[in-house]
Amino acid sequence: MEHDFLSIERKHQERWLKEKVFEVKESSSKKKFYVLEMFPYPSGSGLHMGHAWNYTIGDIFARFKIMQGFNVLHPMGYDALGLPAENAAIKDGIHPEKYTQEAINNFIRQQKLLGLSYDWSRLIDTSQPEYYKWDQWIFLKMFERGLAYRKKASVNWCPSCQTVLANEQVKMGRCERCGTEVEMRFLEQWFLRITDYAEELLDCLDDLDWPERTKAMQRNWIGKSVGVEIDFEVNGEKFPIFTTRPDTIFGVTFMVISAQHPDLMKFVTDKQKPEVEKFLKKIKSVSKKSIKELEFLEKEGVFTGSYAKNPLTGELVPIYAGNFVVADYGSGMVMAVPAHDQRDFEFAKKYGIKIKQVIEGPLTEKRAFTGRGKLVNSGKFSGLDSEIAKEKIKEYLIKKGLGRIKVQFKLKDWLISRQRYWGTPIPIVYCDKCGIVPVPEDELPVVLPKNVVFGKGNPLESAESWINTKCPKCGGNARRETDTMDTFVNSSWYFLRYCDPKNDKEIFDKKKVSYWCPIDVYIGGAEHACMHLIYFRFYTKFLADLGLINFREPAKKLFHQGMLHAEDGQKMSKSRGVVVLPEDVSKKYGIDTARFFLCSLASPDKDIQWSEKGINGSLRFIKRVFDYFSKVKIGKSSSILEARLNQAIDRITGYFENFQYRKASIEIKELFEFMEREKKVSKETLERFLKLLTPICPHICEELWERLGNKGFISLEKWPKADLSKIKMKREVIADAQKLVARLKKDISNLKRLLGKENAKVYVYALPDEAEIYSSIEGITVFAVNDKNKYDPEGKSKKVKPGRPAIYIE
RNA sequence: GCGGAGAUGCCGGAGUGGUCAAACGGGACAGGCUUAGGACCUGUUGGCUUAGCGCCUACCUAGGUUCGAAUCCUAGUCUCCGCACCA
Repeated sequence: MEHDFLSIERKHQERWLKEKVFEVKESSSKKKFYVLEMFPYPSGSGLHMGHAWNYTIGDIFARFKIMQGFNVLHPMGYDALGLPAENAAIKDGIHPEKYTQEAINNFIRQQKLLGLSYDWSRLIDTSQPEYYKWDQWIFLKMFERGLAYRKKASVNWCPSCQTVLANEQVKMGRCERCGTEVEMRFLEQWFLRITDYAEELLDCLDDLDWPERTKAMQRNWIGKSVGVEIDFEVNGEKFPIFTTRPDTIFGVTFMVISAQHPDLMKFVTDKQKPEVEKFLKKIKSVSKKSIKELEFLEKEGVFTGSYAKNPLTGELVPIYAGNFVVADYGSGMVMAVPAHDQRDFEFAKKYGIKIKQVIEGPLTEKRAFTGRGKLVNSGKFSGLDSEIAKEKIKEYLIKKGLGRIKVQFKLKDWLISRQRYWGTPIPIVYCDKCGIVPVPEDELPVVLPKNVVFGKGNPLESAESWINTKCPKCGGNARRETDTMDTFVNSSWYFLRYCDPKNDKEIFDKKKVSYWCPIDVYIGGAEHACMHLIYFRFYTKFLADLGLINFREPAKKLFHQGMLHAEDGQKMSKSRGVVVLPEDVSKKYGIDTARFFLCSLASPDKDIQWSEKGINGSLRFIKRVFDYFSKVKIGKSSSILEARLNQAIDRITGYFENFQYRKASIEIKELFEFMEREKKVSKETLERFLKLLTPICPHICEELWERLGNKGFISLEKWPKADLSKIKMKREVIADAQKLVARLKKDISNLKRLLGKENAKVYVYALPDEAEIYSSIEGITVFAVNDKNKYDPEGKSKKVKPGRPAIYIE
């Protein structure tokens, strides 16, 4: 074969590995740069071209940074614990460990064939006790500080995955992983107190160089509202109600408590009990499946029989149980102001409850008035603007001891218990005498037992000899916690472990982490916005509070890659048979060709489509480059080529810096075509061209670099620097001149007007190329001068500035 | 409802005040090579024009700023994405 890209690839991949080209150490002389792609879950089906593309995006960036002279940390690892391995165990009888190890080995093999610039000596496998030991260690640290706690709460249960889920893992009432509708269960579970960090998680977002939509999603998820908690009296007891609209308090005509509220029955009178129970039954039977997107359930409710006393008016208003109030937000009960809240309005209309307007504004038959306006029917607050009234009423309530300022978040504590096997064991034992006892640090790790029964509930419950243990406190009989941790725990701090992956004395060496971290560029899918990307910020802040690290945000810059779709536009999927395998691509076109092709399709943050036809265009180009190098005549590069080259260097550098790989590929192509047309090209020019191409096509560039007679690795060569003095872009000259023309036209008419001489003669002195342009303006006489200093040879113009022609009028 | 991103030629997709009738791909059309197909190469691909460094119409719509707008401002229309009855 004329172009044997495959053996070229193998040759240089082996050289890179053998010479440990991408293995790095802390260095005091070089500036560090940490590029990280989100580590994958090693699935049994291996990598397809879409995965390969994800890693390539990071690889190109890492290679660019290496060449720029940074000490680049670019590691890879596997998020190896998780449900699919366990499901495979149930389905095919393979132990999750075996499944996982095979999958990992396959991933490593595939990734090595892609020639990715990883430091393989730092590989991480989260299913190893050497790794998850430190998950357990962090858990104990949180437990010590009260940040890991056990609580009975209503939780999301996925009947298909047979486990509880975190709030973040439920989308539209369905399991994020399998799409099964989740059920509510009341269980005792382990939580991490992420809400302690809610305020900081929100505030720090502003300074992060992250995509705006991701930051917006997190803000939305954290959901901060500042309002007032007002005490309403029910049966002589105070009950706090959260509201952001204290200005509408005079318009409260009823209250609604969530139908899911744990204390609902406290409010239900004997007389109303049958009615309420009937209602609860009814809403339970309504399946969430019937909810169409963008459409809510009709607001429904039932009278509880109790009344609440409005602290300002003293009025008694009925309390309803309702299906539209969220049980675990605020206090689970709301003050209903039908005139000024659409939900309350609909409810009041349905049940014929009084609607009392307290803010002037257009209240219609269909819609409540939720805007700003003047208060009416509000006692001594009447007449105030609602925004002012908000403050005044708040102050009044606080002064009277009837309320307080309250900051409310939507974010909930992170439920980490999972009733599954293939996860990090929670290092806790239950002792009859001592209760909940943490496993002492020196007994870590709590290793997962191997012999368990799959397919019948939580497999760990079948490991009797593992469960039965001694209490570390009293030595008596105790039982181990059988829940494991959510796998998002493993990925919340892995980036730190890469800095010191083999440390068995401590979680990591502080010095090493402070050298490499935080991550400079983090690359991964946007779907993690409210899961991994919040959790790992939380962990970072916690570890900073422990004094282990000296930064509070894990990743300075975040980049979301787009998805590579199959040729038919669908997601690549093995079951549908539309998967493109990197091995095949490598054989058919060469991996560099594929990299170049994918770069040239669209910006890497956009979704793209594989195309067998399209890649041929790139193959043509790569072959042309290859052939060109064997027949090019070496000589002195022309100055115009020099200019073009420097311009390309300048642009391409900026493009890589900003992930604009597409533009880089186009610029490279154009530079190449320019070179092709030249009679002779210097070796230096050829080398500089190759360097520009190296991040995208590392294998063939290594090869051509070698063929030019060079030793060593082009991958480690210094990135070319643009000599800006050699660039004189035509565009700038023309644009500048055009600007001057415009100014001139104005100046002339201004001058004429000033002098009141419509027929005055105008003379202009300008540099020759400018003069040519000015001569198109009517009514002036242009003199070309060769020297900027001689712009005003006769001293007739009063304003002479460099770059500006001299004008005078007669 | 709240929040985010967008709208460019047949399609993908650049361009964010003056090299702009708009880069680069793909597709289509025409031609070359070839017995033919494929591959490869060349040209065309808004309209007018024999041709043009000529004119007209153009970057969602309507206005505006400017000597000059795809690019800036104002209003509107539409599309996509995320959250979801959060009081």
